[in-house]
Amino acid sequence: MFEPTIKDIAKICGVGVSTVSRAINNHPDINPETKEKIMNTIREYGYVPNDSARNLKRVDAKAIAVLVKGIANPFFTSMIKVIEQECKKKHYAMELSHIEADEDEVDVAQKVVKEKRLRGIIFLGGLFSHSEEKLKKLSVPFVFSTVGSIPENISKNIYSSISVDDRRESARMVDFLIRLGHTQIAILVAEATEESIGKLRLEGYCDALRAHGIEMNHRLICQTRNELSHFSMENGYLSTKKLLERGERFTALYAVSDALAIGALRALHDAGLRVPEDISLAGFDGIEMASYTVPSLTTMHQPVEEMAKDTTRLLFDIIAEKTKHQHITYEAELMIKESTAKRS
Amino acid sequence: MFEPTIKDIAKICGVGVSTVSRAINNHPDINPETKEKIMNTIREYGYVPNDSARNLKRVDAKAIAVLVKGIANPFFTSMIKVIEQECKKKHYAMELSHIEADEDEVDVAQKVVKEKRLRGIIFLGGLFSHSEEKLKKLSVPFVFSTVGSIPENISKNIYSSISVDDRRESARMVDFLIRLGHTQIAILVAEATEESIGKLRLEGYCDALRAHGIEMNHRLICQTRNELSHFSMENGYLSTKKLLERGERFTALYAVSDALAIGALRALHDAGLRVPEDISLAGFDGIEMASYTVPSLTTMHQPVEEMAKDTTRLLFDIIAEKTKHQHITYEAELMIKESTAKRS
DNA sequence: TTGTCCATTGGAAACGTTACCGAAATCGAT
DNA sequence: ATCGATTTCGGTAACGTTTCCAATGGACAA
Repeated sequence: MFEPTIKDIAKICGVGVSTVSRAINNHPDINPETKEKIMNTIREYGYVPNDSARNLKRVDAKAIAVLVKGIANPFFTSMIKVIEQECKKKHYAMELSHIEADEDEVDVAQKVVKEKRLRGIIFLGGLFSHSEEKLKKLSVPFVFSTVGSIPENISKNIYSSISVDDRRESARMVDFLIRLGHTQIAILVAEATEESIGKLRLEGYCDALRAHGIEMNHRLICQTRNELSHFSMENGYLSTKKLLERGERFTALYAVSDALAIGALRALHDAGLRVPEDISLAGFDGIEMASYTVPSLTTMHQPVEEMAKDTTRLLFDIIAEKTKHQHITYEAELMIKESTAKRS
Repeated sequence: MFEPTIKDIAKICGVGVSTVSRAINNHPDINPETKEKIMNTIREYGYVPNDSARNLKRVDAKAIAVLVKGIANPFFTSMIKVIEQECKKKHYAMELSHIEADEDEVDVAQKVVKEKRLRGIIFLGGLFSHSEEKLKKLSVPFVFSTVGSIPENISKNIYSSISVDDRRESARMVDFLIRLGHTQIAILVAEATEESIGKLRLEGYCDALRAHGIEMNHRLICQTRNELSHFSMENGYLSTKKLLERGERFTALYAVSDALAIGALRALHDAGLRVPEDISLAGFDGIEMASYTVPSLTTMHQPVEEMAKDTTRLLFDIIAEKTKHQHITYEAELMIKESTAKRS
């Protein structure tokens, strides 16, 4: 199979390679007729420019990377989909890469950036606890989207962040449960290490209890660690089962992610407990699935679409130096569904 | 920020670039000591080889593409995850790309292959109705995984395929429902155009009815088309609602994918119908979520893990010319759960 | 006519790597 | 000591593009 290169096209058209290049890249300094002729032969011979050669020559590739920690969470799947759409619009390539639980996200980022000459990075999920100097080594702009809190001692000028105020919104959810009359509220946190999202949401839980003068019962905090994926349905199922087997008493269960809540729902059902009659159940994230469970799930809905779009646009703007680093916080929406009820 | 190249490393070590290249690529013709020294400076200076330059020089990039049609289906998400793992093991890069509903998969494939110099392609989902000559233009090997049936007139020697026997397994599911005493079985098919998977599963449905001498009622075949994503929960929900509003009578509902079934479950619940007491519900795919619904979903479980692994390995083997094209069919497993019951 | 300017173009040097080819050095064996 | 074989290495030509820079030609003003 003959694969034409730019030289072949040039030869066929009887022009120089630079002219063909100009035609391909919409350069202004070219005669419309010549361009027309070149584009025709390109179509005819099915010529497609070699990406590697382009990226090699260009100072920077038209591409960004999305590094996800914990792809299992459907919330991220939604975000990625939107990010990809945005990238396509801007004719940017998107390099998607998972970060294993034991990998350091910044190390991975550094490697990817150098390998592929990317122009920017989006970190999705995971937590963050890196030194400023390490961050600075990342020679391209990056934005943290929906990651845990970032240590105060890192200058806000060297990175962007996008997320809801996890701690506050979490507190709102718990506050809602308390106002329904619940005082014994169990919480499902997959992992609450360091500055993870789970930790933030757990803190929100504590805030709300404290605000209402409810004494915290440590045995109602369920942190069963699942090595594989923190925010999985399976983890929610197993954790809840363990909680019930321990014989803890509670009238409401708050899972810090919808996936966990869905697993919890099943576990409660298996134990013969009715939701919401016996136990109220609440989640967090607002994934599509939450509307389809029976009973449907009360949850804190994060504006995924908006967040993903803003994440991408912000990164592009920073790359184009149209703006400096920003830190955007979104409002989550409390979606009251069937899984929660007044304490009977 | 200084970004060292292979030349810089060579200069620092006082060796030639080819020696550094040999060190990086584990070539045999190199003194272990030299290699050691080079690797140390590489680590010290944080050198990472430029991927574009590598791929440009190498005849073929160490990369394959995965082209998915209908990423919404969680079944594909699982497959992709496994495929990615397999690629990592073989040190292959994986280029993931969605195919929009209106795009031609082979055209996209052709473009991607040329652009990135890939060694192979995995087609995931979608349907297939292309001419043999067009397929032949694809200069790299490819395997169809879980796509609809492929026209008979295309030589089986130019492509590989991996899937369950959708028609047969679908018939098995319906047969199971019939044996439970159901005769009025509605079916939810998202799209049944051309040679799609939906069509195949619908044919299986017809086969089973015919085998049992049950007359088909066309009004029980629900093909509501959703422009966005065929196998979505929303589509299942809306279709079922429409079916109920039309006042059709049926005692069992068979959705050709679990996502559809989950939407259906919710719609049935909203209509005050109990599953399985009033209506038996069955799905297809065997996604994780099917185990967590209440009631849990009777479904045909496809061996995702195995299929994804085999898909990847098969492609690698074909690339390495260790084998010719193959066509593998898997057994699905009928998972009987709570959502189906004997007709009362 | 002559000179200037603009619009188009072609040539060639990079970009960073790998692969080939040949050279140097080391080593046994005769 | 000589010679071939083996190990280890360096130089250099690609890979396919983009981007400079210079060149060509025509149009236009002086």
